[in-house]
Amino acid sequence: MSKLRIVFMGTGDIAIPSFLGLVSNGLIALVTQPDKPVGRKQVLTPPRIKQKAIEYGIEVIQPKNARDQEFVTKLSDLKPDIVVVMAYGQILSQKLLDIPPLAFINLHASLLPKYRGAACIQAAIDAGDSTTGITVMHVIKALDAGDIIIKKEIAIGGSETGGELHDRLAEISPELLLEAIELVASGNAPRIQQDESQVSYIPKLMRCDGELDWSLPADHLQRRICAYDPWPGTFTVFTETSGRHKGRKKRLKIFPHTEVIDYFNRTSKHGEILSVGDQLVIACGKNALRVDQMQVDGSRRMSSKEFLLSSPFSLGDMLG
RNA sequence: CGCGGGGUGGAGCAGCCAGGUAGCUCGUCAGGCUCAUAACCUGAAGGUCGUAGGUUCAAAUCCUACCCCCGCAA
Repeated sequence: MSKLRIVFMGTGDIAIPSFLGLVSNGLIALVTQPDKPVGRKQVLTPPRIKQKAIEYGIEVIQPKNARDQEFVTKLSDLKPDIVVVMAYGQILSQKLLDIPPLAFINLHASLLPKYRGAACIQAAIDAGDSTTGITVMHVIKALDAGDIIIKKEIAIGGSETGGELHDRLAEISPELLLEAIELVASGNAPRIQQDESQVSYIPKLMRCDGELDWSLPADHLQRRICAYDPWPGTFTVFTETSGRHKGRKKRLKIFPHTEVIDYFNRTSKHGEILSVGDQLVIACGKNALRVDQMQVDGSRRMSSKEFLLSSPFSLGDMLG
């Protein structure tokens, strides 16, 4: 490949393999979000991708706001031929998009135009899709709406979690990115307009989106539990019936490894506990769900066997 | 000083508020029953009750400080 000057903008871990793939292919700088306080202790922590950049001696730029004139000037001083964005986390301005003469491209973890937006990986699993993939496209001001250069499709595993799919998508990205850059550099890059009639938009997930709605069918809840692992995670609430804090609401996190159980009983309500013996089974909108891994507020993650040894639940208690 | 929960045999917990015998379920070990068993019966081992002080005739329990774990928030 010729001597292209490439600037990479990314923050999320999904961008790391792609970033590393460019290290020996013209990469001149990394733009990433400022260090943020993390965890209970609020320790100021840099994005992991920044640590990688430092390892490889790549210049790191961390503008508080990428639309500031200061950063616009900085980026144009770098004279990049191409700018690549992946999981950066800030909206870019037209001034920025106009800087690289060759292209300003973005990698997105879905098969566009399906699932524009932040939670695209979770959305694909949650919807029960059999495939998803990575799309490389041009960046325009409208979110994830630019013309497509190339896509790569992969199958979604039966019980694959959001985290696992995230990692696999991250791994296939570098190859696709290099291919796209080559196409752009040679002037042969396709420009496929997105079919607006197929567009769907997935808003950013919040922690509270992980609260399980037991009126959904069990198979959907099972997919959601997988999709939202490890972020934002799924949970349900219950009322403490014994012990020191009787009557207090507590949160029960639910982890993947669940089983849909055929069940129908017109008298049981959504969220009702159907079994607390060997396993925890909860009535859903359709069928029931057996949960094998859980964690209650203040305690560690447990198997259902451990959890049920001294379960706060009785048959017929309600969750949610 | 962001909010909250927790630390009790190997595991998960109750006991704390109204201080006075270390309790429950599971596991482990031994024996029994059984064609057999992860099942059942009987028995046993195993605990500085997070640490250090304080109050008290007496502290797992009340008070103070500290250590560690976790959920939320960011």
